[in-house]
This record gives sequence, C-alpha cells and structure tokens, in this order.
Amino acid sequence: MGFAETFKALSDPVRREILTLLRGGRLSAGEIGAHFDMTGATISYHLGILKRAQLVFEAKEKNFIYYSLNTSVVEEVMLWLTELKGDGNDAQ
Amino acid sequence: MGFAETFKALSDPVRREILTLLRGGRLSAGEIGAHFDMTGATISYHLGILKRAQLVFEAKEKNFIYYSLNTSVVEEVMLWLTELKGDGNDAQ
DNA sequence: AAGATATTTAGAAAGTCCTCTAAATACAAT
DNA sequence: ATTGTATTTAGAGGACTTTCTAAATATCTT
Repeated sequence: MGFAETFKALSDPVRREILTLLRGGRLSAGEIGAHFDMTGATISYHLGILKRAQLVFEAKEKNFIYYSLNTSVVEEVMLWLTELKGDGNDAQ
Repeated sequence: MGFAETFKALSDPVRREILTLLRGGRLSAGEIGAHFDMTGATISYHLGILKRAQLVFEAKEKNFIYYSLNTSVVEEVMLWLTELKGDGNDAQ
C-alpha cells in the first residue's frame, strides 16, 4: 500500500481540500479546479498524486474525468494510527 | 495545530519507525539512533521534525534527552480522517 | 579544570516537490 | 474535417527534504 505515499499525499493543503470537496460526491477535474486559484495543470498534478496514493478513484465519461473519494486507504491509515496510539489490543 | 506539518512528519519511514519504537516507552536519542544505520545528526534532524509536529515529547535528564510519544495529535489526525471518510455524523 | 559522552546545529550536496507556461491528447459538436 | 472544450504531459524554476561531515553545546566523571 505505501504509507509514505499516502501521508505525503495528505501533507499538502490543496490535496486535503480536494478530498474534502469530494466528500460531497464526485467532481470532474474542471469542477475541482474551479475551487482553486491555480492552473488546470497544477490541479491535474495534485489529482495524479491522490490517484497514485489510491485516495481517489477516476472515471472517464465523455470528455470529462470524474474523481471520487476512495475511503479504503483512509481506513488503513486510521488502523495504523490506532495501533500507534495504543488501543489496548497490543497490535504491532 | 497544522495538519501539513503532521502528515509531512508521518510521511517519512524513519520517523514512522521512531514513533513505533516509542510505543514501547521513552527512549533517549542515542537509543533511538542505535536502531538505524544513520548518523546521530540525521536522527536528531528527524527527532526535531517529530517534536515540531508535536508527535513526541522531549525530556532532558542528566546528559540524555528522552523522547516519548504524544498521542494527542494522533487523535486529532484520526478525527480529521474519520470526518473525511464520512462517519454519518455530517461533521465538516 | 580536562577529558569523555550525548546530542544538536551549521553548511553543503543530491534529490524531490509545487507551480507555471506551452504543447499534446482525447473527445464532442458543428 | 475543423474547431472547441477538458484534461494531461513535458520541461523549467525555485523551494524544500534528507543525508552527510565537521563543529558547537551541554553535562558528567575524574
């Protein structure tokens, strides 16, 4: 899975905001870009990082690309953090 | 608090391993360093990043510096992730 | 006080990250 | 087929990261 990739993806404020936007449902790259004062190329760069970290799904439709949240990796990160803080289950 | 700082701190494998080591209780900088094939200066650099992210506490004693886990920031990160994945409580 | 031990700080090198502009690709509509 | 719209890819610039060696600081022991 790659925690390095995941935490690095989550470390950027733009990418965290993209994920928050996607809580409301899937959005096209252009719709996501409209929320930021950045070029589409930069947004595409961030989406690529989120996709590689498997934090988002991508679905092509017509000439749009829709992005949506993938929460399964979020669950894995939460498990790691739970183990770190010591949940009383002695997990390593 | 600064999620950027926190996630960035968690994105490095050495720093994640340091945190995992500290699950077993507090350790001095030297004891931590003994687990890695790196100079003490490099370990000190990583400890500084963990400290600035408030993921560890520091306590000076004699001429040792002991580090221990601070789980409160871990809790905050988990809260953010819980909200992201949608816990049914409509939190933003 | 002098020397030894523990740790940090400073500075440099190599690599990675974020942003931009310009160009490329892909599909849609006329 | 041409033009337009949506998005990505390529390449460059500046900033940040990780590691090292060497030097500095702080504390302990003799």
